[in-house]
Amino acid sequence: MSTAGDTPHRHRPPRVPRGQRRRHEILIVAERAFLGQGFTETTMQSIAAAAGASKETLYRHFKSKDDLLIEIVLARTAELRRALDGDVDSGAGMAAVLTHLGRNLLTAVTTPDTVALLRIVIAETVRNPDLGLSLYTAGPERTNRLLTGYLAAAKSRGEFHGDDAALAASLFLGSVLGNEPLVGLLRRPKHPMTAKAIEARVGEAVTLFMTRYAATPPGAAEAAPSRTG
Amino acid sequence: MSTAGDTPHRHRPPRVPRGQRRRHEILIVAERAFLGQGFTETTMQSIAAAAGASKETLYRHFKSKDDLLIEIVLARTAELRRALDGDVDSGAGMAAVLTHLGRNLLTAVTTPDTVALLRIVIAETVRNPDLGLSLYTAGPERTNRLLTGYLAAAKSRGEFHGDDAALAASLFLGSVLGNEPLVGLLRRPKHPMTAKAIEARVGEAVTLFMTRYAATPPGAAEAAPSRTG
DNA sequence: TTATAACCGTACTTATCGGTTCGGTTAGGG
DNA sequence: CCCTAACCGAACCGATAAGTACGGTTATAA
Repeated sequence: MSTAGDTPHRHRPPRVPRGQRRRHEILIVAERAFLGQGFTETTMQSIAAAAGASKETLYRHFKSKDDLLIEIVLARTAELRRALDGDVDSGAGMAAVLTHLGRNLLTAVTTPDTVALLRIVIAETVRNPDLGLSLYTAGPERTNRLLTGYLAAAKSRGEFHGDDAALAASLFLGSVLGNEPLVGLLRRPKHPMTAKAIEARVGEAVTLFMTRYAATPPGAAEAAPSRTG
Repeated sequence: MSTAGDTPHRHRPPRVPRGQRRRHEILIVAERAFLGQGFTETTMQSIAAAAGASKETLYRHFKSKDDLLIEIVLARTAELRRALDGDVDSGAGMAAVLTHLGRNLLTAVTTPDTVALLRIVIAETVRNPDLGLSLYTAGPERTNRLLTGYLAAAKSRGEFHGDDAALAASLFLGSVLGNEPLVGLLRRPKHPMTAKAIEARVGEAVTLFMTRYAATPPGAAEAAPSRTG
């Protein structure tokens, strides 16, 4: 009889490779499962099945289910960090930089995968505060810091007029995103924003920002700051 | 002799009332538990204990744990709806209305209870999409609609200059809130924003908005809309 | 006073799932 | 060719918690 190649018990899924590669494959499968159905809703058993593996193999590579999640989140945050860094140092004018940054940000925030990951992290932050913290510092906080730094530099170049670069940055980022993050978090799949809608929103947010904070065109009065409460 | 008030078996917690009142008490206790420790982390047993009740009583009043949560969320959203309605029709000037609305909103969003509820709903939205939807329509969407309506009216009064009231409203609300919602969701307790910080942020957001969208002071050029991409 | 319904405490049922163990199998390096 | 480590499948363990059942108790209304 055939020693290998046949179906020892039933039909066997195509043989999978060994070694360290297995680990990465599991990571991929698990991420897809978590993002697609949620963390709690995904069992280790189902991950094993989807990866054509056994639970023992899962636990050989990862200490626990939480550990598996942590690695996925960390990988994504690292990726996020990398993506954000490139956005600000393009040497273009302020409006262009803001537009570019805003577009990327809004696109990212309306991507289903991003939203799904965010939802999971928010939910698991109760049990594991580090998760939320790492995603926060790699995402929103980092973005704020980046833009704040850019604005401070722009100020010294005379491109930006404003007392508080950090506040201005936060205002801009908020105006770009609006409650789009919450939309994804609170409503099921839904069509993500169209590219056109994104463009419109970012454009208006940039205009809003520039109207107040860019160098005032010669001849116009300085932006009126006081509104008597 | 005292017919009641003694301790039949051991010491008994102060006798609790009967009837429909019990239901409301359970609701209160459960809400505190859910908000304080999270939904999954709270057992029906612990709610019963905290309410001085038995599980049977819980299940007499509520079909299931999910049912209990739903009622709590619905009660809160109703409350939210009520609170928001009063904010816009004060008849004051646009800057004042925006300031008032912004302050209330930012305060609400940085309140621990609000954040805790939001976190729960986001987490449970996977299993129960209606929860998220109801909170979304009662909260962010409603706020947007309200402000949009106000701006449209303001436009007809000549107080607001802008093509897209809905977009302007969303931009303002976004700039007021920034990523403050995410801060609460992703980082543990943390001190909520101080009243002073809230005031500063709202003030600047209002100024930003007014600079672009309010009637331009006589003599100044019309706000420059075009930035050649 | 008595019937009834809400109630308490406790124990039980049932189900899920993370994590472990084990016996047999397969791949790949020496 | 064979030894070893990674692997599979399946059974198992332990914990947790939702929901139910039950027997005894107390308030309240008739």
